[in-house]
Amino acid sequence: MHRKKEMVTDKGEQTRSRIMEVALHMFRERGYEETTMRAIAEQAGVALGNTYYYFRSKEQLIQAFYERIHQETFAACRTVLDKERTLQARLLGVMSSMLAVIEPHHHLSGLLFKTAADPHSPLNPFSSESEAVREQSITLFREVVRGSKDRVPADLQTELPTLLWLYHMGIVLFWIHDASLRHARTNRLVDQSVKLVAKLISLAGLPLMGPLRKSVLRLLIEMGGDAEAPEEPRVPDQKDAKG
Amino acid sequence: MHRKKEMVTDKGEQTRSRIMEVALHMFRERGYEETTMRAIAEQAGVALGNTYYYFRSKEQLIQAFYERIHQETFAACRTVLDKERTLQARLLGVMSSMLAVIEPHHHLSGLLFKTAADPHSPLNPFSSESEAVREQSITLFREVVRGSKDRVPADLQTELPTLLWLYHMGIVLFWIHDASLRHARTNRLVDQSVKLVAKLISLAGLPLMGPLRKSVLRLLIEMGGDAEAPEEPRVPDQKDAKG
DNA sequence: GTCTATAACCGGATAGAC
DNA sequence: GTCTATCCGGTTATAGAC
Repeated sequence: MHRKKEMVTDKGEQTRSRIMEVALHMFRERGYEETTMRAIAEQAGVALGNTYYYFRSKEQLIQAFYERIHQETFAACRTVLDKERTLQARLLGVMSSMLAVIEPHHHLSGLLFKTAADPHSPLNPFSSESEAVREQSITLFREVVRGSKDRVPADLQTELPTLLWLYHMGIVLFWIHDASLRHARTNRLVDQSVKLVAKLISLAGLPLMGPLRKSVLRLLIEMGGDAEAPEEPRVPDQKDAKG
Repeated sequence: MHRKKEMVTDKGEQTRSRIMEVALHMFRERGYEETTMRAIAEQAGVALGNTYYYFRSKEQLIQAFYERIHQETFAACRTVLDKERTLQARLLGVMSSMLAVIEPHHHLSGLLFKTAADPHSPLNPFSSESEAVREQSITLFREVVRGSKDRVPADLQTELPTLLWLYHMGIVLFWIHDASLRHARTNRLVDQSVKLVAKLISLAGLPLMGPLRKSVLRLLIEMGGDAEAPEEPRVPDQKDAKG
């Protein structure tokens, strides 16, 4: 097996990771806008054009950061999920772990979020490009539910992970805008809202709640089902004709 | 009273609005990124630098667009609120009106949202800069509640407008990512979720729901209270020393 | 084919003359 | 209040070295 496609590696891979490290470091130190591609290149000891050989754009360097964060979060959650057995504790653990991981990156996360908010960005959490990552995250919440000894109505059980994922997105949104010292507000919010969520879930099992629960779930399923199937016919692209 | 501060006007004001009209028009026709400041200037018959005399940045031209949309929405809602008397109908009317107003501006709205997501943007709906607009919006929802003949628990009544405002933000978020034909999905979502919200509100009055409702409200109040008070001491700015 | 370097280009933003 | 001339930084084109 003489690798062909993968001949990239070695020196190339080293250069690549060097650029990324430098970029991440400089982003943290001086902020994103203040860090120029030229500075990154210089600091990494390569020519400007070269950084573009490895990273299609400055934005993509953030994406690399995002993936790193994502992995770290998973690792941190692992510990919690191996230990806790109640839904509330598991959820709290996952949320706290995540917040702990992103804590040192508040500024950069704001940026990330901004890019992610663009419907056309590959980082957008609802886009098809990020489906893999999204699935992974939802699976994490699936495990939160599955591994707990709490009782959850069967129909809710299927959709609950998605709901928790949405909940977690809301918390991140709050965190990004949280200017309080060490994001104390967010931590309080998590502590209290997790309790609330747990309470809500247990209430959902009451017989009285059946119809309401069913409406919510029906709506969720209908909307979530193929949210990304572009029913809108693609308009022929003007630009293609020009090139 | 010989106006001094306001001597801006006349020719200036004309130029200003000409630039804005041209910009909005071009944004709609060719998209934001594809419209250059140079093109706007040319089309408006002024020099590039001059557009910057009136608008501090390209982004600020979007802000102008935002304000226009905002006003249109209010006007559209007025009609509905004068007519409908049930909470559900009023809420549905407001949501539908808003969607109708923004419907032709899907592309631009995505952009707007992206900028708005930036915690540092003045457009950010949670920022102090946009407090006025936010208050205005919440007041709209306050009127939705107040003008209805439905019964709402007193404690909930105070916070409900804020909750509805958050709900409406969620809908907008969904709409921005909705690629379905004429955003049919979003319309369905609104139809159904409005019913759900109405049901939820009436359920909130049940005696059983008292404690739960109280927890939710307590949390909401605590978090909403002074969300923007920056408890974090401002770090001395390195850049200042350099200049 | 993998990688590096140099010189542009392009468009947002600013300075400063008039 | 309007212009011209520049800056600045992300991005691309291109030429060639390994």
